[in-house]
Amino acid sequence: MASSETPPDVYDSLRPVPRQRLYLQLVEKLTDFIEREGLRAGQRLPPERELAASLSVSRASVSQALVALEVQGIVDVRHGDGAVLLHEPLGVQVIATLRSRRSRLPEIIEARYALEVKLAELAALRRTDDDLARIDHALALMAVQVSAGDRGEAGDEAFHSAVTAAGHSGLLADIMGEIAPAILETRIESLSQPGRPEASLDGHLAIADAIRSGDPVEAARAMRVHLDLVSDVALLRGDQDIRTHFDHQS
Amino acid sequence: MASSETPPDVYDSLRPVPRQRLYLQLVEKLTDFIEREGLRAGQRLPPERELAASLSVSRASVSQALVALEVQGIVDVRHGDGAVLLHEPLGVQVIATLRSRRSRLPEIIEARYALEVKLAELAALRRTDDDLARIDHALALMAVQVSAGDRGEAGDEAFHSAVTAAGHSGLLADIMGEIAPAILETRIESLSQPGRPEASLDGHLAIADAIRSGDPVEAARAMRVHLDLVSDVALLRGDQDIRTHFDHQS
DNA sequence: CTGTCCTAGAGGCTAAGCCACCAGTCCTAT
DNA sequence: ATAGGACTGGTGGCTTAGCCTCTAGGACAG
Repeated sequence: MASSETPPDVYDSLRPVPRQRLYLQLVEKLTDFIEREGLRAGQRLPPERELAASLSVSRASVSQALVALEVQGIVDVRHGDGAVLLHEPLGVQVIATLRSRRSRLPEIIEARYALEVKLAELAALRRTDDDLARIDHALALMAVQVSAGDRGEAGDEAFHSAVTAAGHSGLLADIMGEIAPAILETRIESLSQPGRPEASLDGHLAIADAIRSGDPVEAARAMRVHLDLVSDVALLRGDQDIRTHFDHQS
Repeated sequence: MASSETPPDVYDSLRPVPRQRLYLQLVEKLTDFIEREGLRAGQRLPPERELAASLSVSRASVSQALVALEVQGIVDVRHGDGAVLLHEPLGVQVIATLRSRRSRLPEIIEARYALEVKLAELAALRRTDDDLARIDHALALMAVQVSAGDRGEAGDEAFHSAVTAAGHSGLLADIMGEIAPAILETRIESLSQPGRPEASLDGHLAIADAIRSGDPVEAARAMRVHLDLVSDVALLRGDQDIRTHFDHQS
């Protein structure tokens, strides 16, 4: 296929990103335009046809961009009338939001911080011997997998699930269950990095120790440290969102 | 069909739906489909062409719907690969679960700790001027209500909602939205206690200050303190569960 | 002044087509 | 055998062309 040979453009390797979707570029241009023109809420954007012509893209693409802005609540597109600005988009904010939403991984990490740190606390306070047994079992499982060269995501999942159960909070557990499938994706990605399964296992041990000794503060701290590991991965392949973890427990 | 002929209804100014945009209908059908088929994160939606055919719409419309889903972080559309589900749209099933748990006040408090503390952190890091304006507006609203002898739950709700928005985490916001009805109950109960609205307002001011000055650690601490207020109430009338807050930030 | 009608121009949506990309396969050269 | 490159089928990305529907506002009648 003609693709593999270097295209007309000589050094187009300057394109690190697989090229952003057109509608996202257009969203950016539109928000720029709004700012540049100083448009306020209630004012109208130029007609689609006009935008398409001046940006040299098809109407369909402009329309997609408007859908994106509409979903974000920035404009209201009115049939037969035009696209009315609802809120000023606050500059780079919008496009940053859109970009970070394209991959929700950063948000998933944030949710894990919120939920699992709390669950670790609760687990330290409430774990029964039975809970501890489940946690230990998960640790053993992952240890076996890791020493066998496996990524050990099954053990990883079992561990987090055991901690969640040990927290004895039905509501939090339900919420965790809801985002669990999404977490799985980050899990696999994280554990695919060299040396990561071992590091993750260490983190688990620290968390388990804290839970065993009934120390909620330490359990929360250990969980944060553990999640920092995961978030690094996610941010690696995801887009550069604002760092979600900072100097915890200063 | 005879669709557009507006029926006998005289006061059609009530017309909330000037007929929904096609892509919105498709978004609905797609989320239904996801739920019905029990699709989990990582799985793929049918190809655009197939969807277009089976829904009897053009590919362009399907594409718009996918843009909407992508902007919302539900799906990741990968060129040459397909549309991959990132996380299930929080479904009705969860809502049902939550509803049945409505009276589990201690659990609701725990969930609020988990979510809102993190959201306060994020808000301190990410708040825009617009976010701050919303927060201040909520503060003002509650101040007025309280000084008028009202419990001020509307202002309270507005405040927490503004903080949630300022966190700029769609997923966490979604989860908050899910448990919001349950929270309302605790809110009213808490604010019904003498002197409580004033104390709550003070808490809000502290949180707002931290968010304004961009101090995530302080924002989290202030939020914890504030929630401690609420949890006292809940524990009063609920079962005396283990204290969920302890020596934070040791 | 008031109400009706008309129409320009805006978005909504479709159809058909070509291009770019990904992953698996098969085939070749080492 | 096996590593590496080309092929291929399927998927999304985007365009062009065109017709339909809706809204707002002006012209015109009453």
